[in-house]
Amino acid sequence: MAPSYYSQYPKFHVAVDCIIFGFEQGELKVLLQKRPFEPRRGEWSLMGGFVKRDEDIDQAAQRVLFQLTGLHDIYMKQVGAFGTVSRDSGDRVISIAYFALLDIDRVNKDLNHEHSAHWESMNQLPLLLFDHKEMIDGALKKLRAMIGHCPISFQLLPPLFTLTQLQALYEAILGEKIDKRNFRKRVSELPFIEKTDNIDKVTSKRGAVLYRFNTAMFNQEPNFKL
Amino acid sequence: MAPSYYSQYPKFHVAVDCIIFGFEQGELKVLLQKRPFEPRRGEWSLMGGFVKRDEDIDQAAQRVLFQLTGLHDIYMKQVGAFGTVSRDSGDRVISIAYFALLDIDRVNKDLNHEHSAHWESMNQLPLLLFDHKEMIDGALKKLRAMIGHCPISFQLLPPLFTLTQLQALYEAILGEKIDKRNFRKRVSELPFIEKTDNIDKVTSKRGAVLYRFNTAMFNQEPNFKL
DNA sequence: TCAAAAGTGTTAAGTTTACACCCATGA
DNA sequence: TCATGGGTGTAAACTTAACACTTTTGA
Repeated sequence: MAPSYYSQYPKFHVAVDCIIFGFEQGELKVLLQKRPFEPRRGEWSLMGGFVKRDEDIDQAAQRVLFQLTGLHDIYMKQVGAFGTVSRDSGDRVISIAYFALLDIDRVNKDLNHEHSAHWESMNQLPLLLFDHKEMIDGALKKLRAMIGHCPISFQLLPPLFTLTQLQALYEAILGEKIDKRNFRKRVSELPFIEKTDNIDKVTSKRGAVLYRFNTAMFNQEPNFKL
Repeated sequence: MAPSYYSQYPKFHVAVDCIIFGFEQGELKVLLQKRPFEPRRGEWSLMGGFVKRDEDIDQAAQRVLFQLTGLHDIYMKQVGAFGTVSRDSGDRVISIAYFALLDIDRVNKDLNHEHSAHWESMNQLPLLLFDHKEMIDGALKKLRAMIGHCPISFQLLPPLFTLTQLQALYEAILGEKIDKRNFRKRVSELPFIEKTDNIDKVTSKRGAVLYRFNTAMFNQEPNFKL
């Protein structure tokens, strides 16, 4: 045991819980798992993990995300700390929630399977363990507040996407319909959303132009409003 | 020692740090203290404290605020958890930052003195311990994002205030000048900012009408934009 | 009498919203 | 040939921003 100036004060388990958002079939989804350990094994929960002794809390969130998806270096945003005394029935645990946005096609499905993780629609979430529903609500609120000014929502889409997809994504996140022409007008003024020569023929007969997010362009003018 | 499902996992000291904002002489201020214990005793820091075993983290923040100001039931908002491995040189501590807004006249000055606490202008902060500057930056960012939609800023003013004071407060928080006529026009449309019969003769020769925040009115129509 | 803060409306510019039809194609 | 999603422009309503002078009174 190393000496400490603070040894008279109590210590607590500290965990991170990850709200992993995806977008599929016009719906915003979250990756949930059947809790693999006691207490309350088998209940729906967020993927979480205890912080390690020599690990930043942000690193812990990245590690947990990696364990479940196989993805590294994903942008994660802290939602906040949840620390009521009895929030976890196993013991006192202070948990810090983070959210991430992923293209569902990029996640490693074997890892998902290993962890009994499933994508569930935000519109019909199952009952969740502890305060995990609150964490998701907090994450969604933060996400909604951010998408108008940060380009994070593109993380949810494949590298090439149609404007209809992009609009459906914004509608799913904001939970409201957007006027198609107004949406396209605003998008067309953003230099970092680039038309490509590719045409998507999967979702429509006529074919839709595919667009791409241009990071370099975004870095030149990182202020926008959508 | 109670049994625990999680006893194999490490535990950490968990603290709260409070960013206490006040408003005086047209400036936004923060209550800072000279750290009263080792390590780094005497350096400028936020007022903080370790979370207790049977205490919610929100309660811990309220307790620390009370110790320093003598005030109960103050609205506090969580800024977030700070948890890099070496943020505190005394030992590993995960700290959760909260901010509060207070009318400087209401705080107990003896308690401030006991804790070597002083109001420092946000425009010329001293060098702060650890990551406390980051915490303040995070709090200010959150505060700025909130004041357009939440009536929290009134906590910084005395019960009766002039429109010039209110405008100066908004300017201090947002860090930019606001047009006087536009500001007053918007305020006059808010039903919960009420004119009183009182006149303030302290800050101007002519005298300025004193206004008051009407909580009941606000609860009826809690949506606004300023 | 003058310095200092209080109070007061209008107009132009910009932004946001509402709205409906034709196009291309595969089934 | 028709059902499906793709694509396009304008006008009205609303919101925001810019702007300058008169009032009151204590020193």
